[in-house]
Amino acid sequence: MVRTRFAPSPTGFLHVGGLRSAVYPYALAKHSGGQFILRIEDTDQKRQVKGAVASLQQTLKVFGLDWDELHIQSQRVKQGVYQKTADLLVASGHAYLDEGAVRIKIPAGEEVSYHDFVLDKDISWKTDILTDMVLLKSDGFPTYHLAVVVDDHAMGITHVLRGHDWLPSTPIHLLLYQFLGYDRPEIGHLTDIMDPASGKLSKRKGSASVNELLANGYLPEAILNFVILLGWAPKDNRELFTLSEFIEHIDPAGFQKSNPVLNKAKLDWFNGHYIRQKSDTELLQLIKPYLPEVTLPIIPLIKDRITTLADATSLASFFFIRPIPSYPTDKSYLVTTLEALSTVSWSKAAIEAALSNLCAARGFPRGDFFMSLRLAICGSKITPPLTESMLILGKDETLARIKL
RNA sequence: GGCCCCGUCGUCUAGCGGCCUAGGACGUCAGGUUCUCAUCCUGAAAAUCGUGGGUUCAAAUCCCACCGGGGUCACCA
Repeated sequence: MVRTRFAPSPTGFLHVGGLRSAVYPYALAKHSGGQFILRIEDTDQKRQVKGAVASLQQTLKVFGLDWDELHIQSQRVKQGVYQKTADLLVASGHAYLDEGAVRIKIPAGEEVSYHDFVLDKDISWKTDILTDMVLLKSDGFPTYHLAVVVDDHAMGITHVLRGHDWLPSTPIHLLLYQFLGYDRPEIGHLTDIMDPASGKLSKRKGSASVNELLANGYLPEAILNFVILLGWAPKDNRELFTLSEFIEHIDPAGFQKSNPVLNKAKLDWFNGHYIRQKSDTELLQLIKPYLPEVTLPIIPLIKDRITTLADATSLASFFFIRPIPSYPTDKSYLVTTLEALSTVSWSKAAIEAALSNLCAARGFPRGDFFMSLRLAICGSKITPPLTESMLILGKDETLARIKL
């Protein structure tokens, strides 16, 4: 039975890298019908951020990453699990009390190694390069090193999937498994996501905040698909994955070994794609937070034209702004248009026929003609299709806008 | 600096010794559809596979060195 975990420290909000650190183990566990555990690593009392745990849980749920078990390390501290293990280590001579803290006693002249299932490689260290790290702090809380080993063992974790930044401290954990006589889980380290601008890790970058992306009108399925492909790839180069499709297709052989750069343009493409997958009624509800007045007939007009939900605001606001900002337009077209339209019954076919006939009769260049009409009615050079927009606005409002 | 990881089009990647004159996707450019913009369709440019040595009849694929990038060296995770 595969059991994996996502073990964030509640020091901030979920970022793109964190989301990926959650989806991969989630999919790995669910691929074989196993369990996914959420473990809150809140052992540093100084770095607690209020509301971070609730935010994290809420965000995971948005993406459908439901956990089978929830464990909070600070609560386990009260149960004395870490203290007990530290005592055991001291008693067996593998750790010692140092000014109120407990440090691991690193053996000299040994070598530790493991096989990384992401890198697909044996990695080893000489113990001489290691130092006697603190395992239990003087405040009674464990450091990460003690806590992971104790908890992964206690919770029956079979596959540890974590960030690359943990690789250098793996030998400490290896030693602990050995001292405690625990079975070792499979261990794999994920690549770090790089920022295209700074070249540095995307961690703690505002632009990589998942909540911010969500607020800016990115769909969960788009963000998820984007993140899935940022460090993992299938053999057949398939691009589109829903969470359940990813669960079905995930294969550790597809994990990447080199650090990917976060490519926002690809995220935009995914988002546009998933927006177009939505039904008009679904999209209506999704757009409402950004444009409360929006109505169902408007949706098909903007669906192909937005890359984020927020784009609906700039594209469709003209429907509701009265009067619209005046734009310099060619009045000569508008006067005759007003006449031609005033007698027309308000249907798509009739409007189009009237406008076409007008252009033909007067010899108006169609491009110029429609653009000046567009400017008068929508107040922008970039708009949804004109005729459909006129239908939605209604005859009175349309003629009023042309008259101005 | 020590230790560790990594290195294929601008970006994400396929590739596991011959099928590679290196494939796909995003982006870019060109054309088509069209009242704008987009969507959609078609096509193009784009990696001497970081560099230099080997091994082999044959290397992007194996080995070595170098260079480059990243991570980590806390009573933070």
